[in-house]
Amino acid sequence: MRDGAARRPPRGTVAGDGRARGPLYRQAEEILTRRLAEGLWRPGTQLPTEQGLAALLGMSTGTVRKALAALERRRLIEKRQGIGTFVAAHTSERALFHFFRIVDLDRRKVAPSSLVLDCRTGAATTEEAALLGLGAGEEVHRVKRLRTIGEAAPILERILLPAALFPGFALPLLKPMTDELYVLYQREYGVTIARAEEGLAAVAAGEEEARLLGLVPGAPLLEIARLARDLSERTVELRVTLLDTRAHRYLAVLE
Amino acid sequence: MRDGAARRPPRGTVAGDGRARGPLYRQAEEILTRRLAEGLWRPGTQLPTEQGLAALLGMSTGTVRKALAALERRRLIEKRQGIGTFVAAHTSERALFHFFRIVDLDRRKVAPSSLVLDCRTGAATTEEAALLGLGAGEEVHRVKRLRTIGEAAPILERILLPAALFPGFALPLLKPMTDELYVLYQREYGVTIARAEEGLAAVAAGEEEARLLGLVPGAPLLEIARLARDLSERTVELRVTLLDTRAHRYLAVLE
DNA sequence: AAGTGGTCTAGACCACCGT
DNA sequence: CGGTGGTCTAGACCACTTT
Repeated sequence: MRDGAARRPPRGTVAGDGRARGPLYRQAEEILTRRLAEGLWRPGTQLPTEQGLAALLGMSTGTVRKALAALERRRLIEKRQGIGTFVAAHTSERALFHFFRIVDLDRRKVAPSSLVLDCRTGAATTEEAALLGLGAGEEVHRVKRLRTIGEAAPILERILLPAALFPGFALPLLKPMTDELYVLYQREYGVTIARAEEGLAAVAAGEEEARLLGLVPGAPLLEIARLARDLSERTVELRVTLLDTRAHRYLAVLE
Repeated sequence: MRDGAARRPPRGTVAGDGRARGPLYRQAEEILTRRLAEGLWRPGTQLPTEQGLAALLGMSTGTVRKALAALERRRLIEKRQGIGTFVAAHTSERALFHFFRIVDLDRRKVAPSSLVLDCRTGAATTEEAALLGLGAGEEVHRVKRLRTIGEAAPILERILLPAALFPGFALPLLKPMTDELYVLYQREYGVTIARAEEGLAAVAAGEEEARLLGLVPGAPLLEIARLARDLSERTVELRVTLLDTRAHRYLAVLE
């Protein structure tokens, strides 16, 4: 075949991006990620075709495809054969599938409902501010909710959000909460949760927790402390989940 | 360019494999996985070059590369630029990195040591046999060990193995246990752990557990119930880990 | 210098989807 | 039917490692 490489810049550069480094397909991935993070392409909208992106970025379709495959693995885009490539939008199903790991004793998926107990705004503690990358005393929203699975109410959650990123976040917004929170974050505030880290521990139930979850104080509970990050790797949510593991498990897959 | 497709079989077939289905690169992945599972290529040995595999399988190098990339993501092979492609061998580092998720309170990795308390062989219970895919009453090895991290001994493990797959597995073999168990499984028995599933719960410490872990009976412990599978997706190990979470956490990454 | 995997290209045809 | 992504090929050159 004809030599394509001879007409390329020597290495590590691409049109319009002086600070590019590494393989071309990774540069493409970074450029596209940045555009998604900046919201230039909104969730649910269609991207240019692979041919179009190749022309736009000045590279071959094969290279663009490699970048798109990486973005698809990170669940930032979705390809639909015969139709096109779309910016991934959080749906309740997706949020539950990727960010909800609680199952029943047979390790089958369960679908929770939500009951908001409280929602108020106040100053972050020093530790909270540090975790969220906020200045001292900046405001945060605090949500407390109970989650039910069938007849049981085995999950108690406390959620912390930087108020600056979620203006106007309040109880009325949560009342008709038919969707998952992450769907709400994206639709109402343009915040896309892309990754999360969870630290798990066993704790003894306190007075209030025992009352809400219907067990005796001191009973063992699974505590799940989550840091959730957006497309730009900013920590945008802290969440502590308490799970009564009499009838449920937290499922992790190692591969 | 020249038309390569016209000389290929119409669809879904490849030389020497009548039951092939789906894309060619996936057939290649399956064929290679099968050969690895059968032990035709031993861990640590070098595979044929990409050109060689392409000739062997009757497809282009691009297609072979796609299959190899998938195998590399599954950590079954390792590519080394300028040298070749090798069958992945479990090392202690790999085993700890992929199958050990316990960290300290700052979510930093820790390296555990091991103290075997007991190792004996006996009949499996009905439930154990079902999980391991064994017949009623088949024999299993049972190992109990304490794992230490620095001065602390926060981990108590009970491990169950089908005796048929691990003949001669006994205490003397474990005494000089400098390597991780999964390294031993692979080196001594040709069993490669490829995937695992863990169900987590909070439980109250029993008498013996409390004594071994140095806490009071009834204290909350994190219970991690693991099913480990080999390359052929057979369940080859059951493991229940009890973790004292006063100074450690189980870390999970969601992405 | 020789050989390996890593990157990138160009272009064919297939499978799927909407009109 | 026309357009999209999905698959597959052939081959060039680059970067790395060993001889």
